[in-house]
Amino acid sequence: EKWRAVWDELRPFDADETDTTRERRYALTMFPYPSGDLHMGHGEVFALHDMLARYWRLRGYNVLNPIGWDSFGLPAENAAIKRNENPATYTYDNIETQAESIRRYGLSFDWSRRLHTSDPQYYRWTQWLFLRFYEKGLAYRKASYVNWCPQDQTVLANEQVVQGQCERCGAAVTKRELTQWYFKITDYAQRLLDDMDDLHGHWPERVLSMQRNWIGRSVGAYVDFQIEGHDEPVRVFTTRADTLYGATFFVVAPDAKLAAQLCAPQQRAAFEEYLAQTNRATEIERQSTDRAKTGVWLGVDAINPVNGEKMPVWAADYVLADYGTGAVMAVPAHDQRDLDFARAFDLPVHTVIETGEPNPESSGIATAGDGVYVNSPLLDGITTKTEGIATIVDRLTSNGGGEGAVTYRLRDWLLSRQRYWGAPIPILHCRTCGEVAVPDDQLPVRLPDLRGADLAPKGTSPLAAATDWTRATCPKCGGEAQRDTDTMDTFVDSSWYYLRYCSPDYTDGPFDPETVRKWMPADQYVGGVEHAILHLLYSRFFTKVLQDMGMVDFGEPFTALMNQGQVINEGKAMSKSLGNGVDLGQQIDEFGVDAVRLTVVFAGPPDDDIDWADVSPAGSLRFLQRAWRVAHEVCSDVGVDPSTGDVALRRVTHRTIGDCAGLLDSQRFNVVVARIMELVNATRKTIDGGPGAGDPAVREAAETTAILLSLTAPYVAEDMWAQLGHGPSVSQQSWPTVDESLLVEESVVCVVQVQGKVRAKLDVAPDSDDDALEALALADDNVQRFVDGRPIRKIIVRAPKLVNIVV
RNA sequence: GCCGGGUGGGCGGAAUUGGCAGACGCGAUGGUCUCAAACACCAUUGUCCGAAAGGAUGUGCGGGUUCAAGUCCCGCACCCGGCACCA
Repeated sequence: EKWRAVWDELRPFDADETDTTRERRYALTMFPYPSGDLHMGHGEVFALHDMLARYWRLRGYNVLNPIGWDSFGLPAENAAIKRNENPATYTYDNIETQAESIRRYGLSFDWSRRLHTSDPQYYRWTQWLFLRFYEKGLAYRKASYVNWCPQDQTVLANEQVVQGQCERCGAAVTKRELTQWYFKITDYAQRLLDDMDDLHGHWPERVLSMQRNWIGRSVGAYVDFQIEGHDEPVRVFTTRADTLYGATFFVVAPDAKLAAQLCAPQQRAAFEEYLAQTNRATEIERQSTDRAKTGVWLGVDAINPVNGEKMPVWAADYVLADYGTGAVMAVPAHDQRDLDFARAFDLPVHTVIETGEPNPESSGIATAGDGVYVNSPLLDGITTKTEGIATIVDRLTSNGGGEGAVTYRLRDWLLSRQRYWGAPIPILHCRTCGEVAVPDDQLPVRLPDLRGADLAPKGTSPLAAATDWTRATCPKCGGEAQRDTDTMDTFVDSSWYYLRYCSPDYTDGPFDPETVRKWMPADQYVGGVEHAILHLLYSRFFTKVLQDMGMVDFGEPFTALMNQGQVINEGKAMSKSLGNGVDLGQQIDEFGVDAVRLTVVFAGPPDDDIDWADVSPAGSLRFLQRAWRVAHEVCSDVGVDPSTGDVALRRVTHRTIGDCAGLLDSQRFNVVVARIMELVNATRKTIDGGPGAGDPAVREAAETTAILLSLTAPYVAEDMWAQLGHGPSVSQQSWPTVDESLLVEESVVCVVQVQGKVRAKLDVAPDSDDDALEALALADDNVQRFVDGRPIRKIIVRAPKLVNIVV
């Protein structure tokens, strides 16, 4: 405990804003959400992150390693309703608890930059950024279908829908049309995709793959269809324009505006009923892929542009309103979904590609591969999809019936929440002027003080109930206006916090461009893979928008990303219902901070899950005690010349230093710990087995151990450092210098193989030449035994490590 | 279905460019200490044969390249993760 006071006094971990000589590094870890105290997951991510930050500091970098809290959000609101208080009470109490735990955990954060997204001086700038997006047309309001919980009477964010159910009450979620705020992230879909090239090799492949899937780029074509009785053609998106001759019907999403427009009067009633049925359908039902096809005929026909055939127009919920154009041409022979639908409603199936597989109409299996086009006059003689598609698209483009197109699965970011505990959207609704932005000099739009039952969900935002608060004056006309009562998704807060860390007290903007230029982009971001899509994609989007506004001069916020694994127990995620939870605080009480930190780092590669049943904090503690004892046994004087010490141990020490540097650079922290253990074992042997505790090499090894251990076991490391006669703090030391001459071995083991099997091991000089090794190998008894007089065909020598004799 | 990652002792995991598979640790077994237990320390620990020396075998399965393959190539199986009625 005394070391905490020392660290607070010396502040060895604050970034130096004035220093211009040292290279800068920005070590960033995902800031915690303040629900309760820290858990094992925090224990892991912080231990890994801190190891890197401390390593960089030892290597002489000027390191920025900030901490803050993502302190807006739903749990605080729920707790406040239950306890009849304001969410701020719960939030800031938890932050204090977590801050205390983080200090106890010995993490090397720069506390002077601490921020909370729920502070008005922070969310003022979240609102300011929203307004800049709004000015650029990147924040807009539209009506659309959103997740709706019929039980709680509230809108749910996608992330609050768990397997089609409301995460709070478990009710089946349905869709409802509402007017909501969106960020136009779809404008950036292609750039978000393209710029991933720069992240390749620095971000986990898994995350890049998830983002790629989520963005969901699809290359195809738009094709225009004339519909009977309608002047305007209707456009569909398809990736298989080459199958156009096989299109036999036409399908629109029932919840797309288009469906209602196309519907003929005599089918109106049937359609209305089907639409109602679709909207009642829950997410679980709609998402199930093996569900029977449903739909209703709209009473009109579309005309196939290439062969003039009539295609009946249907509404069916297997077509999605918000992807492509909300309408498709159905080619049952070559698309499984269309075939399922055709078979359910007895619609014609026209095969236009002979692939050699069974006829789809009779087999029920659509064919999707290459083949010979039939009944497709424009595609005669073509045998590949690629060529077929190109030919049709060319044709459509030249006669104005369509064009090549790219669509994305990515949707615009629905950012408004009908919630209290978030940043209010700084917009006014004026009776005469309409939507009006709150002027910058009136920011922040502060939250009114609501508590308890005022916050309970009632279908609209709790802010709407605060009538004094909603009443405002229109800055344009001076008339009466209403405040927008929605708050922003907390992912908006966390999309720019890493920029604020560079200048947390800046008052002229969200961040000081000068400091951002110095520190950003972050060199290493560490956090959970659960944020692979939302947070990381949103942050990348924000950065690109700010780049376009000229506020930052880079397009990617995080140069490198590391995802730590999960901490699980007995093969399963920890949960209250399983009763298999492991409490971080209890583990620390039992084994100490250092042993717990060492355990999570040593357990395996950072991105692997840690099963707490498989690891041994007791073993870690044992090792730390062994290391500590070594320091206590050292009896040579401080500053003694190590070059007079035992050479064998010195070799181990210097090889360890060299290897650990490389291992830390490639973030192989578990191997670093293994190497430190080997060093301690070697030191122990030197003390017990000859040279003794007074040997200068033992002191050198012990001091090296203390410095290396400071990366992950700061308390023991400080103890050892003090015991070895040095003043605090070991964390202010620099990385030990490797004596290269000690890395040269005086003898190496040469493996001798006969037919690729090891038959002898020889101690040889490292500079032995091929001929000498060959002669030595052949002279070996065991080698001779296995050669057994047979003629030698070939001898491969890789001096000085290997000889292989082929007979 | 598409995309990404994986498969190695009883367990977690090490193995530059292809060159001694199993570093380091956990657990287990035996021993020292103790009246005893726990702790600590020492030794052994992939499997099979052997008293031992030593030998055989071994990195999911089947092939291939090579003097030499956990590593490279082809095919397959299984596991984990993501997306998914996305046209």
